[in-house]
Amino acid sequence: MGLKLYNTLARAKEEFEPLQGRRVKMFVCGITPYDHTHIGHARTYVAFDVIARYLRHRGYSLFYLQNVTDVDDRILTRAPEVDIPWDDLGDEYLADYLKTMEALGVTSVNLYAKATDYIPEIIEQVEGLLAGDYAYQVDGDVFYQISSFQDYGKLSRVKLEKLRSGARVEVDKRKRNPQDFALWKSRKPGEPHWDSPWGAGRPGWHIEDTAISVTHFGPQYDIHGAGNDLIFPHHEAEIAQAEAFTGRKPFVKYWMHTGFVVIKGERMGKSLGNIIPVKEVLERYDPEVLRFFLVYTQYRSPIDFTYEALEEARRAYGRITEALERARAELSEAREERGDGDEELRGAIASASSDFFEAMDDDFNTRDALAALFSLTTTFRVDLDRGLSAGSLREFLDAFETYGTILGLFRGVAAPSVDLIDGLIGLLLRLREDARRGGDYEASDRIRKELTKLGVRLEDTSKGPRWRLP
RNA sequence: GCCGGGGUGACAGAGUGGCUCAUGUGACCGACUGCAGAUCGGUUUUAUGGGGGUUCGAUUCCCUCCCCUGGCACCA
Repeated sequence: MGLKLYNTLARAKEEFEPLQGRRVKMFVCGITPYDHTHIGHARTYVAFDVIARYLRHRGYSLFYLQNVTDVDDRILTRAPEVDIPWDDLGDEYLADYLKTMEALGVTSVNLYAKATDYIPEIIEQVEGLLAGDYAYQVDGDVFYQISSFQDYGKLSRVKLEKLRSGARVEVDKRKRNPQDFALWKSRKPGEPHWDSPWGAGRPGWHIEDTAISVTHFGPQYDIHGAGNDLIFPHHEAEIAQAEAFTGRKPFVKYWMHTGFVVIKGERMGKSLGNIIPVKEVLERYDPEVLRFFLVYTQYRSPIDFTYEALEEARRAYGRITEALERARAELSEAREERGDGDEELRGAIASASSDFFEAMDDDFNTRDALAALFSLTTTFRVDLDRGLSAGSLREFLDAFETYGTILGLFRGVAAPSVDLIDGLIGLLLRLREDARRGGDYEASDRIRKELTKLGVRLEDTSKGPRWRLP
């Protein structure tokens, strides 16, 4: 059974065959750090995190590269507004992004590459494009001449003559064609700049991705991903740049795009003022619940974000984690001899795993994969009442360990947090104090004795009870 | 205008040319229960936007219409 993925270039699911054996190179367009990380970012990067984890689970040796657009119009516009140097602003929001990703369990990225660390490579590509007559210089600016690239539009399937130029952005009059895009922008007062053969300036938006990816991956690689808003013009521009610069095509074998997060059916956007920062969600919900909510929908489908939907996800997720907690609790007291539910549970684990991997193989269908896990937990609960041996409980938990590693979920179930232990023991101590004050020394001694049996040492001091673990 | 994505039960959301059933949430009934919660069983449920075609058979394939939604030059 092979792994299939939806390739935007083909507008169809294709069998996944890496260019080089089992080695896979994946590039995903990262963020422009100029504001808080929002749930749209979370969606896309959690989706690719699952994809990366699954590819690795499938035995591929994956290098996952993500860029960071740390010099860009939006940063340069924002910085003076908040009166912070542009590079500090970028650092601040990059840190915010990385922290958010950590909270969400996004651990699969091998390298975050900042655009400003690749200025020489960017200049080299612009020079190459000028030399090949794919670009032209006007004053200190360099533009890509799209009429020189025959394949322009092959990813997005746009026809140049059908475009409404300037629908949202003013067209620079110096361009030979309104669709031409900037490779290099000349220095403007107060803006950061680097020396180049065309004078001081900074890179255009699209060129950093090709400079970074060609530097690390060479002229061709396997997977390029991003939100579907970047298909046009960004990815179209990347293809034009890379294929013209290297002379090799296709630049990327599989293009993968995530669906958008929408709010009440509408796209999330600055202009609509309906952007939801991840920070805001995490004030109310566990990061793992947010991750589950995102994984609960297949990566290409749009997600309508509402707190009601998040609440539903929380309940649904609780159904699984509750079962896992129960299994873990039962395991500590379970016996090795066979239980009446063993056979059925083992069969259910096998068929759930088969369904799970089949769903994941089909373009990473996490929704369908999760359906198999929900069914498995229901069977588990029924079988638990019939009786389960320690062996089958372990098999059940091991299976979820595997699913959890792939989906980046069920992490909190593995070990109770320090905070929780702290709270629980604190609660027992307060109950014991109440008992002591009420003269019920039988109860208070029993609490101390039981805690001691669990390895919690308890000492009464003049400042109240103190406890420590062995 | 051009290029995309999508309409499935009360809601969210998979899959499938025929098969008992996606899955989850909600509501209701029953079981369990000191209370609460969790859980189990059942119901809501003859679910596939309208019309036409292909077919023995269409939710699935084709045509058409309607509706929602994204992109159209610096947005994950």
